[in-house]
Amino acid sequence: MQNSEAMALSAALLAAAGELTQRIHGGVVARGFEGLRPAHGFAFARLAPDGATVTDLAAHLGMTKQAASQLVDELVRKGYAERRPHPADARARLVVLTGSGWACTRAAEAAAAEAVRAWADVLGESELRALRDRLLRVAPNGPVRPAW
Amino acid sequence: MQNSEAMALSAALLAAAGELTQRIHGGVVARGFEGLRPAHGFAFARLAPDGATVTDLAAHLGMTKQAASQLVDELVRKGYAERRPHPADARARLVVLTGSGWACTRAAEAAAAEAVRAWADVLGESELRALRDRLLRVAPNGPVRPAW
DNA sequence: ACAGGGTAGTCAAGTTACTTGACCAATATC
DNA sequence: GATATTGGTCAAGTAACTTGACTACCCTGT
Repeated sequence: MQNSEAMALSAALLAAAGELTQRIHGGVVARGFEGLRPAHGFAFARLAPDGATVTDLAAHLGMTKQAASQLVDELVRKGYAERRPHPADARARLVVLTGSGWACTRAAEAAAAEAVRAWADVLGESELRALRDRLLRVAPNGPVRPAW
Repeated sequence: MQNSEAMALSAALLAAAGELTQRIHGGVVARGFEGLRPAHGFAFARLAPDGATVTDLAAHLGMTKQAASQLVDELVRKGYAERRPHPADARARLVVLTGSGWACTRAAEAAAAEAVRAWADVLGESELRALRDRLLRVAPNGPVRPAW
């Protein structure tokens, strides 16, 4: 693939990612969850299954644990998460989503589905699946974090 | 497309974009251009063809013109760009890349081509072109800017 | 031709999301 | 049981932005 083609691919990928991020964020706001930035979404994604420690979260988001702790402070203050004692380590604290946090997560999923549906209207279902499959092969286990 | 599939697509897209951004940035640093952040790359992309005004740049990057002006200050201080009088408007100033700025732009293109080649090894050339074409149809004219 | 409003850019100050550094408590290692 | 390591927080500093105020210049209409 030529240099210019690589740039076209890069630009399109970054543009699509930026648009998707904004649509998800906009959809979350439209559903009544305010005071959140896109970065919080990446934190929610890590907290969602079973909770996580601050250190886990910091590694996932690519920031210091102090910064992650401040972010958790903010989520706690706004009622989206809470700190619980860790069942197996008295030093650690397990950060878990509250009911409001789960509702926000579902809102983000709905917003993402909405954005993807707009793409389905352009590409069609089968092309969209092909796009997804190729992206999954290219970036299989990537930490989804704000990289720039 | 189901909700979970939409989330898988979103995660893969964001992971791929994050990885690409980091690889480009890493490649630029590896080629000896320091003191630059990924955001500067988006500025370079706008300045590259014929230069741009600070206001143009601000719109392209999705920030205030004051912030764009500060960013230009930084690029000027580091020797990547310079402010020239605008040929048609005495209020405006045309920000253009210096030789060093062009060299950095070429380094970024080379790094992007390198990252894309790694994907070509996984997908193959034809699949990669298909990926590029689908992304171009989904995000045709997007402003490539740091969105989160 | 010049008055009024809009636009390009900068200066100054404030905000915020991070950082580095120091520290304590609990845990693993030997 | 001494020692080093890990999880977390407190405190202070930094850097990339923001909002607000201002000047210089352009454009239109009468």
